[in-house]
Amino acid sequence: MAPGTRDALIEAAAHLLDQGGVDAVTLREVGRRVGVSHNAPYKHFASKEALLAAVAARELARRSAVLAGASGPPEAVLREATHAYVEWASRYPARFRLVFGPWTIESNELAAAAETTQAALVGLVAATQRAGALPAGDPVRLASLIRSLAHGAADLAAAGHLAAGGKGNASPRQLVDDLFGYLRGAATEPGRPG
Amino acid sequence: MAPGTRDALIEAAAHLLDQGGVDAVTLREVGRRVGVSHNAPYKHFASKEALLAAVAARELARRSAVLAGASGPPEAVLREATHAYVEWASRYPARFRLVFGPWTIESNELAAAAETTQAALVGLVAATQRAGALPAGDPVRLASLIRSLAHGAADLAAAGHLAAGGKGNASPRQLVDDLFGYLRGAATEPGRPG
DNA sequence: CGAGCTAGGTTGACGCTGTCAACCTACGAG
DNA sequence: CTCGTAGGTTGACAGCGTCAACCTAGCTCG
Repeated sequence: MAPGTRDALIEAAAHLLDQGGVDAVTLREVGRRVGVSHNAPYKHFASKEALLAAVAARELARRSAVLAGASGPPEAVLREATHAYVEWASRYPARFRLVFGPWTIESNELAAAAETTQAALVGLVAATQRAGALPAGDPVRLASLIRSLAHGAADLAAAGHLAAGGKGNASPRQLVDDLFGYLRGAATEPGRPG
Repeated sequence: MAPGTRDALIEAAAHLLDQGGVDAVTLREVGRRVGVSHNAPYKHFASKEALLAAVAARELARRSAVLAGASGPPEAVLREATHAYVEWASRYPARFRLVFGPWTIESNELAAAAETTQAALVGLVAATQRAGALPAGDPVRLASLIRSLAHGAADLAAAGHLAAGGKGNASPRQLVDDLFGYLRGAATEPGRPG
């Protein structure tokens, strides 16, 4: 397919986002980068927020595709996916923050991508439970637990609140592995929480 | 102490933040609310971001004070503090997001408040470990694990990515309790991760 | 073939914003 | 008495998101 102005706008916005954070994304600058006038973006997006939502949806869809393309034993795939999640957040913190940002419009595209990702994760958790590598219980709840930990560790690291240096080393990757360790331990135990 | 313009500015900024998110916080509007000119804030803060940093620091300091004022068995205090964390995020999502926002300036005030909170949490975790209610290991790392889960669950919930309704119920509070359940199970076990 | 609709682009304008510069005034210290 | 300073003012500037009006190529349809 031809490049298309719309895709070029999204691409330019993503680039600006990576370079200078969400505040650096300006409709006028995006237009300049693409080589169109300061109002051309309005022919493709209803507002600045709609352009940002398109960027977020593209990002989420890509990550969802990566997750869907993985194969192998579910426990390994799950762990890999979680590691990939925190690495993605570390490499592109602005995109990560954008995806979970405070949206005031509702983007069907974005919501659909989010649901797809969530469903894939829940399926993976359920398969891992069947393989005996995770404790029993509601897979949605367990998936939420894992995702919350990965998300929180990634976000705190991005905010500089995770003191990753020195003796008390606690990188997001290590925290993810710690959680999986505790969960694997609980999987071979009779007792389980609430 | 007299109200003071500076405190009034911080208060007005916090109010705007709660009402309309960080984008609603405008130096000019803050000035209007306080009844001063649009440039008066610059006599107290070097920039808009500095005012926001002051709001964030005040918020963090308050939360840290609450944590420091608690008393009782360490396990209960720790659990209460974690619950309070997610409830705070739920009640004041904009303040929560602000505190962990993408700062481009460094605020000593903010950094100090963050360190105080972190230190208090680590101490609480260590005491709970000594009480046998948490598995052994580096308390900094374990504190980071707990905090990451609480933070991630709160942030995902604020972003609407936690599908809290229906059967697959997974509120931040429940996820926190789930994690403590798994950790308590691991505390009475020989095997530990990492 | 010609008429007209539409997608996609343009320029120009509006009000609002953060920030800078200059000026003013009360007041405590020397 | 003088004067520096803290805290306030007005005015200006460029950049922003957005709206309105206009233009043009290309397609559809009578």
